[in-house]
Amino acid sequence: MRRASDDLVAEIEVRIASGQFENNKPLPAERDLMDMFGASRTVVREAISTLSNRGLVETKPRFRPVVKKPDYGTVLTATGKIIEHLLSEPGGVTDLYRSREFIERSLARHAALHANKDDIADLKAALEANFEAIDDTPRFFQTDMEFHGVLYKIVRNPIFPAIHEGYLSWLSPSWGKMNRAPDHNLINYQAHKKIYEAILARDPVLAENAMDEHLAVAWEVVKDTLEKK
Amino acid sequence: MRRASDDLVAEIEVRIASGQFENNKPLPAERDLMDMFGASRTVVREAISTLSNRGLVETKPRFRPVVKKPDYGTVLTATGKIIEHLLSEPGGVTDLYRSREFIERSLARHAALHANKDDIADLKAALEANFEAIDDTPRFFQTDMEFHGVLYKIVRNPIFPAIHEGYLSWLSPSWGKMNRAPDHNLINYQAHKKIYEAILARDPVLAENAMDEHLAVAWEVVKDTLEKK
DNA sequence: ACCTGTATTTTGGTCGGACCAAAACATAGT
DNA sequence: ACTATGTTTTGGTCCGACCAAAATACAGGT
Repeated sequence: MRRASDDLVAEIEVRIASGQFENNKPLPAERDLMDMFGASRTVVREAISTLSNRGLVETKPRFRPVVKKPDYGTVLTATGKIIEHLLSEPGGVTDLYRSREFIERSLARHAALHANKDDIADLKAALEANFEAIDDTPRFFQTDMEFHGVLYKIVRNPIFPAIHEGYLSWLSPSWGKMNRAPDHNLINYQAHKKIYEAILARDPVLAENAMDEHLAVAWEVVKDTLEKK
Repeated sequence: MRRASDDLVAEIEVRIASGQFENNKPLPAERDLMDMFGASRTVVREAISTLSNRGLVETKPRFRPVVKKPDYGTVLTATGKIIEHLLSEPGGVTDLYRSREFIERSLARHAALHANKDDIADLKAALEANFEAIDDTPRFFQTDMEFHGVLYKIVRNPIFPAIHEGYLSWLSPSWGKMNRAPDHNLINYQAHKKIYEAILARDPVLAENAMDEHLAVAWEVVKDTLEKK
């Protein structure tokens, strides 16, 4: 059996996909949707709630729901709450971090094999920005993320930057509060440099190992902060 | 401002986490929840709807919602609908398939480097089951998936089998209807064998390349079916 | 005409009650 | 003990109402 609201959800979805309900514009008022589809307000509201949780509309309480055509980022925000639960379980953060190690190790290898001139230039720029920020921990953190972000970009697949965003939003919340002294920054910078140089030298194994070591060291620093809670 | 239902969601979440609402058992009836939290039925239903979309309870129309402590599989079902939208966009399926290639290439490499005796035995068993099923296309399909599944298992991280499930549920729907003749099966089996042997020989590069070629060939066969629509 | 503060209307959030049909439960009959 | 039947519980839907905040219209001053 199917719920009336499910039908409504489907109908609104096609209108969003077809552009009849324009992207980034507010959805019609609930009472208008009632007329439009001949449904009760209960059903309309339930449908909007579902669409909101699906990420197709963005609802702020008391404001008109805004249509949002989904992208890979939408997936993250939609899963955020579930992931939070998983991370609070024992070993959850560790599993997530290990998966990140796996991915980024492979990314480093991939970059060493396939990065083009522009990629290398981006990487170099990110590395230099990273160096400039060694004495400015917040900014170092920023450039640190961006350096890794370049690697996610090199595969030229929009899924990967989204994954990067995911790791950041799920793993980094606690990092902000940590003491990341300049000497820690220096260590991380040197690790980045090693990775960059391995990629520049087109040495996939070296790049992979450099990344692996970098993340292992970083894990030792953050694991207590992260796995506590 | 916050909605009343959001508070209720939070309260129910803690009761699920604390086990007061037991896993795999039905949630209290809506009218009981009303009493329990002093909320109106509207709010209760809205909260249940949200929990359902979060994956913390499973609702079948007309049945009591069942409490489901989230696991990595939950994330998939929760994102399923959004992913569907993304896949219907031009290039969506291609991006997803390419990401799978990236992951499985790395998995093959990882297996060659780190598989233990048991892993090899599992892989061998999966390969043999695959061989047995060459003349039975549906069963071949099954054993095909399982062979790849072993690779996802070898990293010993619960996130990866979940990713595998995701790829299957998002990419395989159309495959079922395709004509996968026994000679196609044979080709795939031989590719699997090559991968297995590379892993057995502890040759990461060979394993990676074998996987890469396997998936590239498979893509040529399925891309038209998948990207159409 | 343009900006600004105020009155009016619209709209989302919440409530309570009601009805139906299906599910869950209880009961009687074999 | 098991099945068939009757009763109660419960989820899905609809309606009407009220409130407060947002959106809009309006009036007044510059």
